[in-house]
Amino acid sequence: MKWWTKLSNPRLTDVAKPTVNDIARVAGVSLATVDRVLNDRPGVRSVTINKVHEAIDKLGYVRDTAAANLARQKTYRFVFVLPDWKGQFLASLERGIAEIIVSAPQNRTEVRTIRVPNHDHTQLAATLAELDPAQVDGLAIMAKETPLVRDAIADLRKRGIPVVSLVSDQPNSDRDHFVGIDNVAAGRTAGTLLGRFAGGQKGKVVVVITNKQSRDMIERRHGFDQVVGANYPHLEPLPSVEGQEDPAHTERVTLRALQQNPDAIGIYSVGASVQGIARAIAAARLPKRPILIDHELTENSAALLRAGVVDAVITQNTGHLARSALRVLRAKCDKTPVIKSQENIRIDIVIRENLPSMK
Amino acid sequence: MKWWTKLSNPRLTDVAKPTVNDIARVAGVSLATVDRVLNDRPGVRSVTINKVHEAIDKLGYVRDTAAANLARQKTYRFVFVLPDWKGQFLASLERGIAEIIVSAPQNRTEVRTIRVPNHDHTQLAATLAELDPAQVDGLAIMAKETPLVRDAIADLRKRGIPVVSLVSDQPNSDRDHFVGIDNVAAGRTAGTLLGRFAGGQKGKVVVVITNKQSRDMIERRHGFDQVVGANYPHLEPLPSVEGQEDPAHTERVTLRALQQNPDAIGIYSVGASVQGIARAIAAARLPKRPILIDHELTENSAALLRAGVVDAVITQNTGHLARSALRVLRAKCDKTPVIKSQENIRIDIVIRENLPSMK
DNA sequence: CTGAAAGCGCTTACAG
DNA sequence: CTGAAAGCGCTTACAG
Repeated sequence: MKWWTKLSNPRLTDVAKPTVNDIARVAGVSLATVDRVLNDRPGVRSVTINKVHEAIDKLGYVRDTAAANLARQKTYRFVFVLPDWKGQFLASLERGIAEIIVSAPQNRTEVRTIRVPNHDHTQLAATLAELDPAQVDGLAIMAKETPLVRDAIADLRKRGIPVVSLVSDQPNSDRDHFVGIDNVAAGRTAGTLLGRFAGGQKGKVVVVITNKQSRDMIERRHGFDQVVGANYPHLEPLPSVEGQEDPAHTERVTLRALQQNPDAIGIYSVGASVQGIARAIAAARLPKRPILIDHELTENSAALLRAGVVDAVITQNTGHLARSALRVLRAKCDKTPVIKSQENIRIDIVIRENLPSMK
Repeated sequence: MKWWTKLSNPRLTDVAKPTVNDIARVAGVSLATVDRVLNDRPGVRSVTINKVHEAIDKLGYVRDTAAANLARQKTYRFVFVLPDWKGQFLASLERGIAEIIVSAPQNRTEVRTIRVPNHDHTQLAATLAELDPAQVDGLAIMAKETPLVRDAIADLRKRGIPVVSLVSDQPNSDRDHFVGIDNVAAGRTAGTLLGRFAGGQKGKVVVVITNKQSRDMIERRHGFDQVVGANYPHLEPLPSVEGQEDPAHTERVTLRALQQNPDAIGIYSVGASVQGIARAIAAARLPKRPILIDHELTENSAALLRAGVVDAVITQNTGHLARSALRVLRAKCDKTPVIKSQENIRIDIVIRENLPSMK
């Protein structure tokens, strides 16, 4: 059956590919009834349902979603809720979302982004409560895990709106899916790179964290400690210092930590401002450049990677995050299965040599 | 304009979104003429063309590709031509292709894979010559770069079939696009990891290559030498030994190299059978485990990563390769632009800690 | 509970 | 060179 050559029977494979019309004919019912069965709509006798299902099985029907959406004049409307920090990671994520917005009209999809103060659980919950099932077909949310948010998500699901958590999981809510990386593994990856790059040196490691409550931060730190404790016992990770979401504050706390530990051989930035850390390193005038491992590839971290200040960045592709969220949300709407392997977000390791050439 | 709340004007944003009918009305022509202009079909006076274009601009029309394909009853038919080696990388690539085949019917796409003996340029060229533009809408090809293949590609393009090169580029042909990584950068990445993991040790590095002619091999070795020469002068990469595409032969040549250089501190596997290399390491009974950097993540290399025999794998995601080839081919058919950032295949670094959990 | 007919946004013969 | 009409595979009021 080589349809690609001139000699073979032209368009041989085109035969069949059954449509709703074929089902209607075989089942001996009308198009409308086929549609009702196909879409689980009420008001069909079970005998009739069975007849239709038999025809479907017999013909091996697969529905043409594009045609269905066209007829339905369906546009998917998704809302992305993000925290309102100003950091470059979020900017990058927004760019990823902007890209899907650009290609969205092609797919009959509208996407809106809402930024909500991350510390204000009440406002966040209120925003979610405002979402109208008649207007919104799905929600992607990046937020700290709090009881209020958990309940708001449950409520949305009850109203029939699919929800995916983004970047930071809401494992105790009944969100449909988590789009993001395994942060424990990400921390282990950071620990291993730091351990290997240290090449047998003994010493302390300064750990800078955004805040100690955020789930992804906790998981990363945990993974880091696991692997360092097990494989690099000559390294001594210090208690985390908190940089908040503020470069200047991050610089201050990091500088203080470096001054208290001038023999530190490395710094693990669990999610803090890498700019602040770089400035602290410069200000500390250490005898030897410390190894620096950071999370999330941004313009800043890329520049510092190029400059040789940062040694490696553990990251996740924001474009993938956005597209994956979109695909999963669409799948949930269509009630089609998600392809697991495609939605598995990878933990990327970036060093100077494999920096992506373009943004 | 918050359409997501109950309070706002329902479906406010739905207004407009102009269609061909609107264009026809505004331009004062028929649907058929609009269609002709939209698709650059011949037989329209330039005055008319202008009228239509003005209407398009005025209305801000964007075409609905899904509806167009439905009407056109268009199914894309793409052929993937791959070498007939038995290796796991190709198996993985085929799995990536299989995945797009599964989801293909949804997108009115048919994909066929042809395996051609890689050494047989003549048969390869003959296979390409057999491709009928009436039957095939696009070609993705992974093959060594030879004049015969180059000409065959040019010929296909002349017959109007878009061509993308896959994994190994055909830079001197006029293929539409290359789907794959920058292999010089991949080699630099391997060199840097080996250099850093060596942690200041002096010593020789055994380099095992599939064959010395293949373009990707040459580029990787080149990048490796660049970075080691510049940044790790205490390392001494040895001349490449050729493993062919054969594990047993790879084992023999690697073992010989290790016996001749028992003080080698590392091995760079540029694209050879990592199984063969692992067996050679075991057989050589070295005083100290050498650092081993390999390319392409497969079941074998993943197992060796877990076992601590391989230290890092430089790889490219075969799922991305397949999907990217598909998207680019479809874009070429539709004459729509490719989104560069989305089609940029990343150089992935995999260590034990960030191994993907599932295949 | 079921069906006939119109329509989604586009394309395609067929006339003229 | 241009247009009227039918059709792609599905869904949606509207009748009955």
